[in-house]
Amino acid sequence: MNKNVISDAVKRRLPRYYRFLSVLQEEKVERISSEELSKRMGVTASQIRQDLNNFGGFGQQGYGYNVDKLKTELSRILGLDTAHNIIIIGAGNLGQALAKYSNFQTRGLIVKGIFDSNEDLIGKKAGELTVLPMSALEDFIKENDISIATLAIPKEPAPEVAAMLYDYGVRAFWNFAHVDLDLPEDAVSENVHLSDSLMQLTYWLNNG
Amino acid sequence: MNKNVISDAVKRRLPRYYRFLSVLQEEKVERISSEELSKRMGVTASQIRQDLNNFGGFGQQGYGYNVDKLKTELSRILGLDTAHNIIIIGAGNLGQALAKYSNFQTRGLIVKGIFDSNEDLIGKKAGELTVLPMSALEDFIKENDISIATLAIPKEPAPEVAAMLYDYGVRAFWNFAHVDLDLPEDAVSENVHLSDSLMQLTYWLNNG
DNA sequence: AAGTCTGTGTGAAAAGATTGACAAAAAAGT
DNA sequence: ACTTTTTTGTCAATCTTTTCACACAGACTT
Repeated sequence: MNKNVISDAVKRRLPRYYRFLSVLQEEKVERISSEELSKRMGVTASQIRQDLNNFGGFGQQGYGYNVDKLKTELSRILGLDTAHNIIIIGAGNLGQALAKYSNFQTRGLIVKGIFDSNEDLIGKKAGELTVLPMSALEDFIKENDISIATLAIPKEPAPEVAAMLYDYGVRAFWNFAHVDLDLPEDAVSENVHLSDSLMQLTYWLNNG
Repeated sequence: MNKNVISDAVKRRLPRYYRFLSVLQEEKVERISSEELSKRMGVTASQIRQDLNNFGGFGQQGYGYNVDKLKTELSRILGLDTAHNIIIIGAGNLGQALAKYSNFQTRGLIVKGIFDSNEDLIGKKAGELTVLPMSALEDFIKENDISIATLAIPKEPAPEVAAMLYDYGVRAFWNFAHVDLDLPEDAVSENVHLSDSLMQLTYWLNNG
């Protein structure tokens, strides 16, 4: 699809563009120049143009970018135009909070199931879902075309659980466990290390 | 404290070093060379040496780094040797999950209070804490020496709430609201934009 | 106690990312 | 219709980050 490789720095900025475009859309803004967008976003106009151009020329000289069109393009690039089925592993505090967090649905992301190894939690409700046992995983993944697994479990079992999920066909992992997963080449994990993030603040408080 | 400015790239790697050192400590490893650590962490030995050297020479030629000593140094650099009091704004799914998440305590971070504007939630228990009304914020912050505010609220009220907290003296914000906060120079926010993070996976599923 | 070898600290080179500048295209104005 | 203004796409320059290479400090061996 893309001739040249897209750098990680660019990829990580895409959701932010998408977010600002959503706001513009809500404000009924029809078109925007990279210059004006740069003021809103606090980045250089040059960076915006360069970033977007990685994926094709979505703008027009003397006009700028059409908000609707650009948002649609970003949707497509970010894979938000296709539905993706998700499962959550771990029905603890975080797993349950994620299961109840409905914002995902709006972006074509559907939480299909939540699983836990703790007998006491199995059968309990988590939002609209019922917590299922880990033994049900394999069949569930195959029957529901699951593409993303959310790991909301402690660090100790995480590598093993991820390996198991990989065997069952899952290739994308949203990892909240405080450990780095070592996955095969054809899989990917996106880490959300909450305490790492919080440490940026304690660092700043100390050295800021 | 530091003569030269530390780049953001380095700062963001520090918690990861800290994490690997904790694991080494659990494994009773006494010393480690940058070379060996680099193999474990999947980064270059050179980068490790350069990163650590930003803060002073913690290693010794022919010996490597003493695990305990280096971890202590990183603790200090990351501000984990000082206690920090935290409040959580928003007692919804995420706010409650964070309140119950006890891992913070182990790093000198103490969740002192949780607040919500929703009358129905006020007075309810969230872990060991009782949800307090927003009207109690000002006094609470002053009485409890709060240095970090966690924003687990929707994007709409977030900027206003942050501004209010700033007025009450809070300077560090852990922001889960899906919006970028525009804070004064002497404040800082660390964003945890969950949907942005998840989009890295949908991007990969589409273009990977 | 001398010699060997490991592994840091560091300056320099390479790679990567961001910014600046401008030609060319389109829109707006006259 | 022609000119001026706007604003992109893109190349070059700059800035940042990462990697390389090596002198030599100091631990370990015999």
